[in-house]
Amino acid sequence: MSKPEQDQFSPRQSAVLEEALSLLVEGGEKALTTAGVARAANCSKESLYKWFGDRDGLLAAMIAYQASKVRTYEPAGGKLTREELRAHLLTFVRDLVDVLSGEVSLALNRLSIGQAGAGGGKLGRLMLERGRGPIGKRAMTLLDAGRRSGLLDFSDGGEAYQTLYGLAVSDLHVRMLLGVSPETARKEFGSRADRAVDAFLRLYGAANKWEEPRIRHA
Amino acid sequence: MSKPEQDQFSPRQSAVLEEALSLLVEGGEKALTTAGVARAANCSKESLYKWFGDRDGLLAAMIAYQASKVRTYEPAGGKLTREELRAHLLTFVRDLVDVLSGEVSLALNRLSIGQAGAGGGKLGRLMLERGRGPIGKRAMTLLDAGRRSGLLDFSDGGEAYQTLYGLAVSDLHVRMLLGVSPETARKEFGSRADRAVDAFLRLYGAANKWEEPRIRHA
DNA sequence: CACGAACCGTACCGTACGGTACCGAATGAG
DNA sequence: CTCATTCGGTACCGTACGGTACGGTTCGTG
Repeated sequence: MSKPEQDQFSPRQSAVLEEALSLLVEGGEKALTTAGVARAANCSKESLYKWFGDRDGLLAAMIAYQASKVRTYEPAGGKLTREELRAHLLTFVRDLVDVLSGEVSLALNRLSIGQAGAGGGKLGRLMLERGRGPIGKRAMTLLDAGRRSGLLDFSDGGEAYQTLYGLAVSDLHVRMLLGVSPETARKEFGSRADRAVDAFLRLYGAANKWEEPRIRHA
Repeated sequence: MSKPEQDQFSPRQSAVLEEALSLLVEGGEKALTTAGVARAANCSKESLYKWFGDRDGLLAAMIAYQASKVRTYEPAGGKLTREELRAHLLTFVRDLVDVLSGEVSLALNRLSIGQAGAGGGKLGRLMLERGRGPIGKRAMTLLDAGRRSGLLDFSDGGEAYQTLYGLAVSDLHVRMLLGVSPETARKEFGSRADRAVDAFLRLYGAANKWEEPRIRHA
């Protein structure tokens, strides 16, 4: 392989990264000092620098490590019934919400966003391709399956996905990033998952499959 | 007044805050040092501490100052026609997008989010109530006007607003915060404003006013 | 047992930043 | 003219953190 560098982290390194993540979750970026990580993980700073190069390398490794944990999980490839599609959409939305409201995800996003303004932006790009990529891909395959089954009607899959995402998440992600308590947010989310799927199907459901035909006004 | 503290900043202080903002926009939080602000604004650090207390006070003042610039702009209170409502919704969405994609807004959100993880979270709360509050209020009055005019049908205004927001913004705000180039984002936004308003009216337009009745499925 | 590699713990260094103190210049009042 | 207040410029201090070097220990290998 041309890039075997991050195929996997050694068990020891994974443990260190895990400790670094939990340190980041409680205390934010300012609490994530190299000395603190070394102390919490019972390793030496020298090893940290040997393994990850420098502090930014450690941060990048944390993101890569966390991203490596997401299960990509391909939904069945066959035809879907209406109820199956609806159920799959609902679980997708719920999973999405669970991920976004997770403490580790929030902390990592805060970290990447916090230093995105500077010249770097390296972490932000990592976050975008490693984090958003897979989950978006999973949604796209689901939407495609719905279309192939004649249940959904859209021309641009990305557009449909964006709509679903917006309906499901709205501004809650940013609000959580700004500090809204996760319980408040999660409660708000819970009541919205059903409405989001419902609205999405009203917007993109194939005619005569979900309701009477809709007329696109000029 | 019980809180005349931030009724206004003196012209000198406003100039300093302006300079601090532009310093934050280029270079991120790490570039926003007290010495840097003092140098850029041709004032002394001592004056900074006299006016704003400490560094956090300066950051909070920057947010308050920027928030004080938003025009709240009340839309007419009379009956609305369909076209007027549609136009108002469209301009609202466009304004919202302009605000969110503005460099200053992005930098300030990055700043607040970046230090939201730590114990503080003070800036995040400030951002939420000073930034999101007014714009949401404006949308709510517009939606209420639409309902009073018999053009919109919803029971929970907040829910409707969240839907509109999600349709308009989706995940683009977070992606911009993570570093997606503003031009890319703005282009994506432009094509979505119309679709968002369209979809919103399909979802919340009063029956027989925009299209044939919709059936809410179980 | 002997040797070497990996690694932990710690001590150390340079720097950069938040915050404070001091001094001189300008401005306005009497 | 003189005094007082305000503010800019600079020098200074303490601290905290990133990064490096070194001694001691464990563990695997021949």
